[in-house]
Amino acid sequence: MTFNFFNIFTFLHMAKQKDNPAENKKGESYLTQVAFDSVVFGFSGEKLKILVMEYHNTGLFALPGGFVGLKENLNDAVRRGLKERTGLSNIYLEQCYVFGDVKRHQPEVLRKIIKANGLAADDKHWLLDRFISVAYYALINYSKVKLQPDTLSDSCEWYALDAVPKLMLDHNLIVQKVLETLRKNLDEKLLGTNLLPLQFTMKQLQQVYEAILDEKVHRTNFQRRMLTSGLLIRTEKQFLGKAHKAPYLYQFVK
Amino acid sequence: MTFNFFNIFTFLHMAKQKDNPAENKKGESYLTQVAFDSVVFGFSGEKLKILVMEYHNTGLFALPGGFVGLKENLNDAVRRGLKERTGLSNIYLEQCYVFGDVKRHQPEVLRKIIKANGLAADDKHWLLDRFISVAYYALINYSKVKLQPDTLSDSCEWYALDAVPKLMLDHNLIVQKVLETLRKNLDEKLLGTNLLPLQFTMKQLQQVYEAILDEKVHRTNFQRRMLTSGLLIRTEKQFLGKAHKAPYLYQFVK
DNA sequence: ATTTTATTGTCTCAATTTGATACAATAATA
DNA sequence: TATTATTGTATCAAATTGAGACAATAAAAT
Repeated sequence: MTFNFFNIFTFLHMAKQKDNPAENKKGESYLTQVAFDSVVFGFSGEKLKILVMEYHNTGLFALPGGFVGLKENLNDAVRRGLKERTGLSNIYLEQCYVFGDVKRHQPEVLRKIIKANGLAADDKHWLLDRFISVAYYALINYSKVKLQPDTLSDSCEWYALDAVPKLMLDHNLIVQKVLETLRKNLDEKLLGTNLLPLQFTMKQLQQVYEAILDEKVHRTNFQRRMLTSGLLIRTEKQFLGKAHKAPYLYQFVK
Repeated sequence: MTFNFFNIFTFLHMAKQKDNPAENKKGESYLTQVAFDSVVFGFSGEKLKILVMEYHNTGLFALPGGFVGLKENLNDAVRRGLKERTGLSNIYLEQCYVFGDVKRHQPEVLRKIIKANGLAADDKHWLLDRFISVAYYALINYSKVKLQPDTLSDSCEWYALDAVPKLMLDHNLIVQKVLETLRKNLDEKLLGTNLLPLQFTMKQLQQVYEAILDEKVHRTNFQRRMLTSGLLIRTEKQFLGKAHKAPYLYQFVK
């Protein structure tokens, strides 16, 4: 079983039942009471999708998340987790919000996971403690992602935004908050950069915007806005194959 | 000595040297490795000011911050801290960013504070552990603040933004990050609401904007923008006393 | 009592941006 | 060769923004 940071089960197996536990094979430890969850966006089939984990034998779905090494930067921990799930480095990553309410502490949910994995759900287990979770969002190139094959205890799959299942704890709330933040940042951060391949048509870019905003945008005015922004350059290559005028391919200026 | 959440010394006196310490007089405990720091803005004398703490006998300055009770929402903990420092409830408060780098862990700084307070700086002390800190900013009505009188160990004072001293750890960085966020949110959040008294002149509002943005804005265009926003109503009262046409007083719509 | 001073509120007008539509160009298909 | 679906560009009115002109006026200066 490879060590996978997003996998609570891995932690369960490794963790010693101590006050400050969670030692891995190298004897490293992790911050207690601090976790992170990430909403990983990809764009495919004209739809915006996110990565959702499923804990086998529990019916529980969750956002991919993890814990922070004692000698590890918070942001680095999130990148490490994303790397292990998607195989990608250099991911566009943004902090969004810290979820720190008491009511998000639901030890019975974690206990369910622990039991489903055949482990003793000791009441003192550190995973049953209250956690504060830092929510992140990532924008990645869907086509470059190589999802890790299922482990015994969990798997990770893409879900269209309008088909995300009920997630455990407050994870659906996290998705909502992340979406709001993403929409708010849509213009200032040159998004699309990270959700599309290097070269793309104007229509594809428009579809990304429409998927994120969840509303139609005016085609020619959108085109004008993108072209005058100076963020795009037009390549001479054209995308052929359809029964109409061939669109140019564009790419973002580095 | 009253119990003051912003005061690390209070913690020092109360804390027991255990793994999960920080019990207060009521026997409550606090989350370990999670802290918060707040940048509290007020507006006075045409300048934007923030609250800065000074630890006596150390030469150390810091942002007011604190810790989160085990049964307390993160946001509530910050409000509690602000209430104790300023006497105000119903404060405009926003999360900004989580500072989670390893290099912000500088136990020697905390050790200096502990020693200056005449306590044993036990290497195992929980305050010497690494903390992740959630940065908040608050906008308050300067004139309504009643700063708590100095305690033996610390005090809290207003500093103009261009005169903030060197702060301990990464607190100057936190101020920078908060300022960026504040500027970015200036338009969508109807700021000024919280930094000015109930009624104010257009000039005062303009000065708030100029102080936050750190640049001049065009007077008549600013006036037009504010008036057409629908966020302001003009009261009939006029502000007299200066040798020129008396300005109207305005207030925000509830 | 009158003039001066500093600032306020309103107006104007050009420049820019935005919204909506028209239309020519064209790769593949019929 | 004509048709179809879509792309890129142009156009024009409407709305917004930037810069300045100017009359109004409370208090101070004369």
